[in-house]
Amino acid sequence: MAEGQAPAGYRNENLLFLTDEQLRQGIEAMFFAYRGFTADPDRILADMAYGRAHHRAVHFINRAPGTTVNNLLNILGVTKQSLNRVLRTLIEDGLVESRIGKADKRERHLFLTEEGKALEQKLSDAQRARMRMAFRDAGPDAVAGFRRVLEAMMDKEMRFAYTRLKDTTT
Amino acid sequence: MAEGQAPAGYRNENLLFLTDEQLRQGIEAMFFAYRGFTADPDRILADMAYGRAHHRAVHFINRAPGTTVNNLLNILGVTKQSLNRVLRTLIEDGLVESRIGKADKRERHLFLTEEGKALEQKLSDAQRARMRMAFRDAGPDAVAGFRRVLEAMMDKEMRFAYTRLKDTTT
DNA sequence: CTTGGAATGTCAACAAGACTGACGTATGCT
DNA sequence: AGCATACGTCAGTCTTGTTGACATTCCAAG
Repeated sequence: MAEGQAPAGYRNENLLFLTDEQLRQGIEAMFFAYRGFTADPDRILADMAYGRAHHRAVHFINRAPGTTVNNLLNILGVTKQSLNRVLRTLIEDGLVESRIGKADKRERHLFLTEEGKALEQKLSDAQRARMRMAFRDAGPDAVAGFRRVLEAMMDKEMRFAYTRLKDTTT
Repeated sequence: MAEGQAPAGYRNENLLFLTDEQLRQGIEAMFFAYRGFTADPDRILADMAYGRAHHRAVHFINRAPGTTVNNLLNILGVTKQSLNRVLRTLIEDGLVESRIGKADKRERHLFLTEEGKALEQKLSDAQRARMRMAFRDAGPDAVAGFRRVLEAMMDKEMRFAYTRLKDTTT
């Protein structure tokens, strides 16, 4: 399908010709890499009664302590029912604390307990280790490119959420 | 946690210092980008009775026509039972054809029918469109870096499968 | 040649985690 | 007072992953 019409990776002034083949390789790279990306935390979680959904919740609560349920919902892109199931078990197990908002009492602000922080550390240590290796292997210029492509691949709202998170740190 | 110990992105000779913060940004970029990556095909599939698993199967059957079930299993990284359910519906619906192996009659060789090819086209057109935009936005150097980091992030066996696929194409 | 083990694939049952829809409660705002 | 918002929950469904059990086929050792 659509074979050899454009020269592979040909670059003419500012225009970049991308063959279906190059794009497909990008797609497959994304697929295989994502598997590696989630593999280590998944292994840890499998031993406990938790799954990837718990990891995501814990990650973003750690990232933005005091965030509201609604906030988390938007970041994670799931329904409140789905998030609630996960959140409930985390609260029951004492990993997450839910505090009623001071200004707006309808809101619940979410925090990790010490135990929750410990799990987050364990999970993100594993994930960061892989990311660190990949970054080192590929080198700083590749890392910059990696990030640029990923940002361009996000939906607009997600790019917004991403940059907002990125900037609220430090 | 581990704040501001190393200067951000500091680079000293060949050694690259990576802060937890930089790594976490990479992790989040990966998370948000993957959502975008799957969003378009998912939207198409939602209208039909199919899901992401069907997309993956169709993609790799198209990529390597005549592949066996076992082969596909290894690439997709799921159990044979899980793949079988998906495959069965695809075969029933006439999108995939399963031919008993000539040399080894235990094996089933998988092919897309015309209808199957049509669906694959539709799905990958959508996914390629996003990838093309991202690649164009980011530029060729960024694309090279993107691929290098992703490859470094894969599990070893997946990197092997990836490069083998990559090379079997013209 | 037969027999037993390994490989391949199918069927059945179950669990996690997503979804929709409906509803209840507390709170905030006009 | 009345409507909107934020959150929680119950019930039911769907996709997609899992194990376990089983049938078929191949191959190699006796």
